[in-house]
Amino acid sequence: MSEDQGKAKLDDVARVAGVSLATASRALSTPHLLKPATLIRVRDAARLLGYMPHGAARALASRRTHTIGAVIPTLDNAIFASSTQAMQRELGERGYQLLLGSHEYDPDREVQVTRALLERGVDGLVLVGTDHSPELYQLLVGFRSPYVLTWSLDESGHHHCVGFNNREVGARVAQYLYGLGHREFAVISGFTANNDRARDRIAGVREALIAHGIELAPQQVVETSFSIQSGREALLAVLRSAPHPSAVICGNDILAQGAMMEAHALGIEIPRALSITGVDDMELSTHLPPGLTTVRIPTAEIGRRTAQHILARLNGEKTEKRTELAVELIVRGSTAPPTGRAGW
Amino acid sequence: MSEDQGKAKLDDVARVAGVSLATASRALSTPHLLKPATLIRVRDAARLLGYMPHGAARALASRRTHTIGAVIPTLDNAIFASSTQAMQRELGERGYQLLLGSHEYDPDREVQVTRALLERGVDGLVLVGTDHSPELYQLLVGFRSPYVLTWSLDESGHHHCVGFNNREVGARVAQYLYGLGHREFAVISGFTANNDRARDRIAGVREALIAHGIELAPQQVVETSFSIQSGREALLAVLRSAPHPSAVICGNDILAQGAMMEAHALGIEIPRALSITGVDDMELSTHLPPGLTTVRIPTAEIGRRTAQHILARLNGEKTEKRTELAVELIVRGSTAPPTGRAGW
DNA sequence: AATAGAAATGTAAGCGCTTTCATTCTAGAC
DNA sequence: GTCTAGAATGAAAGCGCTTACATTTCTATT
Repeated sequence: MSEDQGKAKLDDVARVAGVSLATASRALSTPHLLKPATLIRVRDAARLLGYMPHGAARALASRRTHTIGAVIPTLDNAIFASSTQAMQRELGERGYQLLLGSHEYDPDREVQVTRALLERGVDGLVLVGTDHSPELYQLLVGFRSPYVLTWSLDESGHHHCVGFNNREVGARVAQYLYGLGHREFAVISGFTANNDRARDRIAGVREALIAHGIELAPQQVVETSFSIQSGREALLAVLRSAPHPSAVICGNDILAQGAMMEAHALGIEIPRALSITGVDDMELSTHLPPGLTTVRIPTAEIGRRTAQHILARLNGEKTEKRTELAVELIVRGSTAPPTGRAGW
Repeated sequence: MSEDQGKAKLDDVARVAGVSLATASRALSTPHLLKPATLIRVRDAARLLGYMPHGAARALASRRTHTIGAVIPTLDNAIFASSTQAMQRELGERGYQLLLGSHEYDPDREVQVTRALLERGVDGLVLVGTDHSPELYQLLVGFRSPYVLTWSLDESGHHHCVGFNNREVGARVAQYLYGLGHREFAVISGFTANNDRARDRIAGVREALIAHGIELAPQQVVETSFSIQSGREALLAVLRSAPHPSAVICGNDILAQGAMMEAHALGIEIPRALSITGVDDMELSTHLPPGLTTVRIPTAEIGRRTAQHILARLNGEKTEKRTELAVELIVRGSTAPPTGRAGW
């Protein structure tokens, strides 16, 4: 019997069960329409034959693939891995599968990958951020199924989104450091091209500081790639610039961790001689002495809520167009008042 | 025209181009069979109509989905994220998409997820490790397309695999530490249930040590979950046991990093008072002072080679059934001869 | 100019399922 | 028993494409 696995079709099941093809089909999709006895006969036949539904055929006939597409920058970034994992889990529990695409921050590849997913047929689509090429948005116009932008909030009001306020994230950190007494800042950020999250965080920092009359000069902001090594090098760069910063605001934890490591290597005492902050709150950030002050981003929750949002819309339920998730400043040992001012 | 995006079917394209449905179809799949002029007409018509192929229909008719399924434990583990990312990239470049499933080390969910992927219709399947439930293997019997086991080597010779020798990994580390003069060991491992990689690494350590007459007692091996926090706690546990180990062998870098952090917190000087090793060679391991001695696993290469392997088989090319990747011992600052013996 | 063979295109039969609509049962009301 | 609404089932028409196989159109020979 297992010889025929993957070969038996619904037709065969129907024959063995002594019912029509239609009834056999209903046993799969709308079992409540069957007389219990019939249902059992069909199920037994299916088991006997090792029947396995043919997804493409179902999709073609029903116009539903039970597949959700997600286009992310890269899984190599732990935060996207985390939210994707959470999303995949949530979807799996509801009978949906995740079709994945990544573009490594290349807008053209993003369009290409998205198109590929749409052609494969997805019932819903998940994108990261609001920064996309016009062609991408054009593609969305033709896509008559639910899609969501994640990790950011869409201010245009045109798109559904599940994210948080990246400006606020930057502002929060800057505000906090200013409150501690810092007046000289440097920012280490991921590349801002095609990355509204990174850009918004910097903008948030700028806004918060400008409110206190502090302006960030171009050389006080360095952009680099997403790695510990880059964070280390960026710290070096930032320390070379004048005036010397008393606080370094990093766009994410990885960069901040790199900066902390470099400071350690240089013998710069943290937080006494230099304050450092991150964004994300990765597990390591708690453990890396003296603990990284950071903003906690609910990465898993983004994935979970996104999945729920899409599924709700697929079920015709009403949903909020905009889901804003809360972020939280986590103060640890890497920040303190600047020594020059503290003066003890 | 963009009004109709997603609505136009190949039939419409054919009509507009003034060719038959078959010719239009060939323009998509076998363009070299068309007269150049015809090809252009069809392509223009397709562009004009905003034509987008219907994946399910293609799949149903051609028995090819251009989709590869991958079932992994979890993306939350950076090494799987890394190999998955590499695989997805390689597949994408060759016109294939990744359908993802994860099971979080639950064998039943693994079967379930795998079945879901098979039903969705995948042209190939990627699994992690050799430890799977009988039902899973049963499913593979019925699956008449290429599949690969990854991260491990299949010793039964029944399955194609792309991986490395986990026993050797364990042995290598143990051997090295023994050579440094260590005689008292402890092992911190991930849970070994349903995880042949973890089990093999420990087995490798055991074998290497037993060759020198050293036996690992049960209390010298602690299993825990995969996190920095767990690594820290495990170190504590291991230090409580007698005899006191002079070297702690960790099953992976995350655990080792946790152990290093805890040692640091306890004021245990590494490597003078305690040697620690990991496996994976994550980026952090270079940077975490004094640098983690570890075994480098080519995570991205596993993904890349796996993709190539599957695609090669789909194209009917001959492939090695078994691809063994090389691992490399990376010696950094976290290991040194035990103080007691070094005696300087 | 005639013609074989290759090249290009067309015809039509599915791929395996869902779903509408029609038909047959099944019960309860009388 | 008869009638009827509602439940259960069946018949059949696709879903949008691919791909044998048939047919037409070229191209190069003779």
